[in-house]
Amino acid sequence: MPAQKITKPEILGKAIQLFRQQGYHATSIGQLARHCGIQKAHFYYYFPDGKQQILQEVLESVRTYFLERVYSIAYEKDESPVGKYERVVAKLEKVLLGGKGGCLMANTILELVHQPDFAFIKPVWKAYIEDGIEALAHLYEPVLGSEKARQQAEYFLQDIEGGLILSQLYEDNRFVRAAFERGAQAFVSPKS
Amino acid sequence: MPAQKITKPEILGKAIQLFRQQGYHATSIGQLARHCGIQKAHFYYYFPDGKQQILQEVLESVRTYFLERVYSIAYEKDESPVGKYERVVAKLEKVLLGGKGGCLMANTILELVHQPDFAFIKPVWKAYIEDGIEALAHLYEPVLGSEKARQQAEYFLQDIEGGLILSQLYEDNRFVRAAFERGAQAFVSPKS
DNA sequence: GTCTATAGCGAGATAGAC
DNA sequence: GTCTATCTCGCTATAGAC
Repeated sequence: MPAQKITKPEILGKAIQLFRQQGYHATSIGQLARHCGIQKAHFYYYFPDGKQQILQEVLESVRTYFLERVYSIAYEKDESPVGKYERVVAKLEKVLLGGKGGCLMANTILELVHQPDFAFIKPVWKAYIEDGIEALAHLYEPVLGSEKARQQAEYFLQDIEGGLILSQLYEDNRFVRAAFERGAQAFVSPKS
Repeated sequence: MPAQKITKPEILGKAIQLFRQQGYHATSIGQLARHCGIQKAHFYYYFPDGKQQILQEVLESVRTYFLERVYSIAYEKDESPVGKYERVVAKLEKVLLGGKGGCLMANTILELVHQPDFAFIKPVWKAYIEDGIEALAHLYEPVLGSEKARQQAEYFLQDIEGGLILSQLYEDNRFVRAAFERGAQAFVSPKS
């Protein structure tokens, strides 16, 4: 009933945009509030524990998004692994290369992973990576067997995250696309 | 003759440590000064243009270090490409996996590349990447030919940078080591 | 639920004595 | 070349009126 000006999911969406482009420390609560059209102080109504709580909820919502909207594709029935791979990759391309900022998870890992104040975020980062590895390994498993499939899945994510660094620096998506291509090759020419 | 308390190279060394672990925005000039044993205000004697100048000089010194101490190995005479590859990789392992913080260049790219105030840093980042690609391509060239060699070199750097993200998150160097291994494989089993 | 006002702190940066 | 003192600003966060 209460006619809220803006909902929490909407706030989280704006926060994702800003954190993804600018990083955590360079994004102030004031700037966040301006983009949401609310007062700075009103942020503490939605997030009583302050800025760190915003980050945590943002990252959790990103993890959930990938799980439900991207990696879930890998577990659908009645389609070949290769077909599902192509659809997962198409979705990844849209999400990671759309807009500026690449992968919020990777960005925040490199920015914050060695700062003790943010150790409580580690489980979220790890869960996000693990979700991706499991989904890709599930696709590779019929072709490579479970052990090789997991290795290939780890390598796939690593390749994409590295590609995002270069693609953002050079403003050229070919590095990430090359990783997608290498991921597809693993279906047709499994190594030894 | 003037007995300086600390030299500029020493300051840059301390700054590399802190920026590498904590990132740019999370590292304050006060903290930097404390680690150097000098007064905060005295930083403006060495770096009149402030914090951004510190970052610029730090990154330039890192680029020079890699060029002179790491990638120069690739151009030495009288050794096989594979032998030189192994020595380059050994050096990379020491530099990138020693201490905390991974690759300062990659960290700062993801933290700052979309912030207009830091656009002037882009040439330094690109030069650093280009140095690495050229050196590796030089090693792969005899085996792969110049076009494939450059592709493989780009992929090598991308793989390592991605591996650094995962290795730092999981505190497990195997992701980076796997990239080194894949880089070596390219000498023995060139793709098609 | 929404706003204003402001506390309290630490940041980057400057001036000037010695 | 080194240091102290200080300015100014923007940040996170809180209190409390409406």
